[in-house]
Amino acid sequence: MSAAPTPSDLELKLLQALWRAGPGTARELLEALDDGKARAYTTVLTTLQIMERKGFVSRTRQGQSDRWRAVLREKRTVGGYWKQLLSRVAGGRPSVAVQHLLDVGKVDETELAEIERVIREYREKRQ
Amino acid sequence: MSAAPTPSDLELKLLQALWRAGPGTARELLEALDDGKARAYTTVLTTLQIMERKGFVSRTRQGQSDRWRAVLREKRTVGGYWKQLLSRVAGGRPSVAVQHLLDVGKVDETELAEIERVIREYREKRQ
DNA sequence: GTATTCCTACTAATCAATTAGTAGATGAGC
DNA sequence: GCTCATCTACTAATTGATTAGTAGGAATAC
Repeated sequence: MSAAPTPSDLELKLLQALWRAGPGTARELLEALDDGKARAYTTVLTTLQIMERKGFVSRTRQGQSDRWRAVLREKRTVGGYWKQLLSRVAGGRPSVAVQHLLDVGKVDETELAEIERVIREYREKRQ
Repeated sequence: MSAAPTPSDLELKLLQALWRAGPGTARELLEALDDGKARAYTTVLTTLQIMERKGFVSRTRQGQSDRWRAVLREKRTVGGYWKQLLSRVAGGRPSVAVQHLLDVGKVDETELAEIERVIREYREKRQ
């Protein structure tokens, strides 16, 4: 099994918009980008075309414009980033990663309890 | 406070070598790169010079060659990557990040227990 | 039906990262 | 001193990501 692709910044944003709202046109995607950065319509379109070459998205003609849809699955793609960072800076050890995650910012009790719940659930499901 | 820089791939590898073994020459760093990729001596040297411009490393003359030393601190730098990924794909929520971390590979009981320990310790220290 | 609008394809500029070659200085061996 | 090895500075090619302009076709407005 080959490693999950780790799309670039803008590519990820476009994929996230597609995962969230489903297939959409280039114009809809441009409007869905809410990072406060102004971009030309053609910037999005060109990026989508490049992503198509990479097999990240596909399109079907719908009326006068193309409707784009994610080919990459969210879980696997997102997992690829975590896997990459795990191996790069945590020696592949999730516990080291968690330590880092706690180090980078305040984590409230609700989040802590939720993490513990996630752990317990994983442990049970694994049996 | 400005965001922690997130050095590129090769830059991170060089920094990690410096963090691990302390200051070193370009040649030592080239030899320390153990990712199985062949690189020319000048590739490492040029990269170090670029990193110097960015303020990531500094150097002092030692005999006939320069001895390079990390300026970036490990904890802060590594934290920058986790922070970035947290906000990109976990909505800034550590518990979501942990769920992802568990999803990407088998995690044994030792690691699970260690994660729980890390959580408890964080909770106590925070009081 | 003509002007306007919107879409795609194509082209290309810019920037960062990575790569490495070449020239010239410096030091070591003998 | 001369030669060889090593080091730095400088230059530059390549690649990927991002950006957007322009041309031309298709649909819409009226």
